[in-house]
Amino acid sequence: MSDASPIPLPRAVTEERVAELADLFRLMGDATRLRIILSCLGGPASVGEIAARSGASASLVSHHLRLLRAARLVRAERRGRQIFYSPRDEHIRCVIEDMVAHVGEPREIEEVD
Amino acid sequence: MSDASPIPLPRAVTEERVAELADLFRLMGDATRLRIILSCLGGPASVGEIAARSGASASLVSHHLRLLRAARLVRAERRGRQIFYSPRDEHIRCVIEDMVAHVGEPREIEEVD
DNA sequence: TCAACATATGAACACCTGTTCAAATATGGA
DNA sequence: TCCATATTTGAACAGGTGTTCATATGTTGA
Repeated sequence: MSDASPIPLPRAVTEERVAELADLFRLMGDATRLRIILSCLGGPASVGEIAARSGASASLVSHHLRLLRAARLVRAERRGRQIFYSPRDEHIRCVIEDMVAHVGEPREIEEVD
Repeated sequence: MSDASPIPLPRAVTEERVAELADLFRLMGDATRLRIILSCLGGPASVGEIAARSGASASLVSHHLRLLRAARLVRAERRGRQIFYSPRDEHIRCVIEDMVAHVGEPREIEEVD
């Protein structure tokens, strides 16, 4: 509306990366998918194991793993007739740890209104 | 591989916290909301400033800010007739930085299939 | 080859959510 | 008071999405 500032966003995050970042956050923003990620965060886990740990059906887990793999959040590795999934890199763990730290922050009193 | 790496995180994430974490990630998983967060990441910004920086209407920004405030991702502070929003704590910045680092990871070759 | 297991796929459904528009509320100054 | 600015709110629509079920694909061992 009023004054338009020339430099919109923090320089590290370009506008084209915003969509990419949002996609990744959105994928982690579903409880089932987050459980799936957590289920293989400690090391490679098969679809069956992930399904058992997360409490979701193998079919649903497979659907979600496809999205997670396409977004490069997890990697797949075949061993025999099972396929083991694991986090793509260590940053996913950091992201989760930071968010855990956030929810652990002491709750302040609302100031406005 | 099956290297026995210790399990650092999953134990800390209880089932009841999964839903809470997913809610936060889901809020950051929308491009408009992520731009809003980025717009006030550098310090308190009014709704009008955020709208100008993010390119969204004041109405839409207000709608999203309500969600972000309810989820304790941002805080609100009134100054005169404007209301300034800023990130609730520093962890949000860390989460974003980690995710930026993730997308910056070199892309490996797909192994399976 | 066959059977048994493991995972993937497609369609269909119900549900949710982001956006717009119009109107309302609130604050500060003349 | 009245007016202009700033932010909020509600309703309504369009589009997206998670889930289930049934089926298909692929792998191992006999």
